[in-house]
Amino acid sequence: MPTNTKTNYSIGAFAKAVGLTAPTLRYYEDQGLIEPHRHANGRRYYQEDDVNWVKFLLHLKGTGMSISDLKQYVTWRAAGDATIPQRLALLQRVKSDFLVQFNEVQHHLQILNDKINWYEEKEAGIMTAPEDFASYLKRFGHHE
Amino acid sequence: MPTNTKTNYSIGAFAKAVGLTAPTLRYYEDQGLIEPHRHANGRRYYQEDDVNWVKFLLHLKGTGMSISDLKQYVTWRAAGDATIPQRLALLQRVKSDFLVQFNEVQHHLQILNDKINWYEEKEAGIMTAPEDFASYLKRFGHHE
DNA sequence: ATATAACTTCAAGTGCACTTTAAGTCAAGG
DNA sequence: CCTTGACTTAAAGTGCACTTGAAGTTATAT
Repeated sequence: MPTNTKTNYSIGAFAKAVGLTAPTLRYYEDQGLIEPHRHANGRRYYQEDDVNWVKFLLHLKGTGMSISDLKQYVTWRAAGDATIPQRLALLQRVKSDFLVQFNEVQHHLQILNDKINWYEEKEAGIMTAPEDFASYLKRFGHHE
Repeated sequence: MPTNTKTNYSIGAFAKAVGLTAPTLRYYEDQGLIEPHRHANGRRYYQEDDVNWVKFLLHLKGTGMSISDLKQYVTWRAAGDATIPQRLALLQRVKSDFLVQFNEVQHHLQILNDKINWYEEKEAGIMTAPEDFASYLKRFGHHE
């Protein structure tokens, strides 16, 4: 006999479990992203499934999806398997946008790294005839 | 004799050159990030150096630096070489924060990719006995 | 000469994603 | 029993990074 312990999280306990605050959870609920159960007295409760769902939402959010993107996704999800093509297309668009940003951000990091190295060499007195950052970049073929 | 063409950009031309709008440039100036020259009549003008400077600022911004971080950097820069240690420390902190975010975001992408693949397999009817996403993730050792 | 496009300042408005406040209800521990 | 903490709603406030508007001046093209 498996222990049938259905965990019923209060909003506060759930907030800790997913790393959000209770107000944020209420806000997400207002936005239609979560639909917790309610006790007879009106208090929300959440279950294990909801933990997974919110964590998944946070992954999507972390790839750049806005609340309204997420809401659209949730709406389609609630409509059933017929909307899988739409959901797939949405996620593919998100991925494509993400990859553009990802490349840009890697370039930004390269420049930041170059600048840090430039300062470190300057500090260490490695630069004999102090070279300006622009020509330092060019030496590595790093542009702009 | 080299053609001594000092380019004097108006704010509009400069905006195009750096990919910002004129109001944004005025905003950055208010924040102390740029200090354009002025014609006798009060109109701003920018030069080639300013293009490089703004592009560099945008790289730093793109690594997650806020306007106020940038302002601090600019203030130290204006104070001369004595502040190189502070600037270096700031950029190292920025890099460190960036790398944390970068790892997180890569994990988010992995989950997004997995979800897309899961939908694609479901769509294509590759999933014989439809597998839920949670166990699909586990098959790849991708957690949460 | 005159229209219109680009510039000037300063203040107010926008969008996003929360966060905080106010006023009240409810549950659990001593 | 009663205090304390957690919960409820609805509305207002916050922070960031711009963006827009208003009112006026100046430069350029016809």
